[in-house]
Amino acid sequence: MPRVADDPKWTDPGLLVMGSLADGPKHGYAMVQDVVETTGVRLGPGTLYGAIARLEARGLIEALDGGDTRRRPYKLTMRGVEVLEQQLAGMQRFAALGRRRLTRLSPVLRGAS
Amino acid sequence: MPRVADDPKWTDPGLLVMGSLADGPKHGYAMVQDVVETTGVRLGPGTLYGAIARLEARGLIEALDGGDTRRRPYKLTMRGVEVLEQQLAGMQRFAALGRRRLTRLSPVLRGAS
DNA sequence: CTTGGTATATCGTTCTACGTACTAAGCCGC
DNA sequence: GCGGCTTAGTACGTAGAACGATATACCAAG
Repeated sequence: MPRVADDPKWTDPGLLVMGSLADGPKHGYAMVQDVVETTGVRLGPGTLYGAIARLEARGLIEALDGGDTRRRPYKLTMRGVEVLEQQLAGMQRFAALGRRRLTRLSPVLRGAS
Repeated sequence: MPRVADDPKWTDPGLLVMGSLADGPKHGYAMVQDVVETTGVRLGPGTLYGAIARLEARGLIEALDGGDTRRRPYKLTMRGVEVLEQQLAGMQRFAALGRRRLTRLSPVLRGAS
């Protein structure tokens, strides 16, 4: 487990999980599948359930008792929806601004080493 | 410094720094100002210079010798520009999808606790 | 010559991300 | 029922990152 320094990433596991739950309640495994389909990011079990536990502790998601013993479905709480909305809005503004800046920067790319 | 568990954030310091440099070369302090103006996020010195060191080590940004002893300006490298572009694109897709999902979810918000 | 803004840097604590390894239930064919 | 597959979640260890506190130095105003 080299835990090698990676390129900076926007893919906070908590946000990925919440983004997946924004589509409707899901259990852990289904989230992994959804996230990989929509973003290409594959969450390992440690990452996934760690994020789930933290989100639940923070009251952003909550467990649903599906009657099923194996599957533990979760859904967003009201607070979770609010927080997710805010984060996504901030993300979108930043990404849009950054991309505008990059296009303006490209001509000047005489000499980005 | 309680390092309290926070709501999940999209604000990776590395991306914020790179986003700031997408506007043109800047030294550390100027980045903090730019980031706070554009995103409202205030990077502390530890966070900032830690991120800068990592980005430089990864070859995503590089130092410019401005002749000035006090100010140490940085700019994006070619790789940095590429990486930033990719990240911003992914961010934007995810944010847009998430927000679409949330609007579809809202009617169903009978019963988000 | 002291106050305060600018500018950079380091340290230490605590959390978190994430991989590996493991357990166990449900489902299939035989 | 027994192997083997997929599905689902747990347990755990570690590298490293975020961040506040702290230190230092330069410069300008008063």
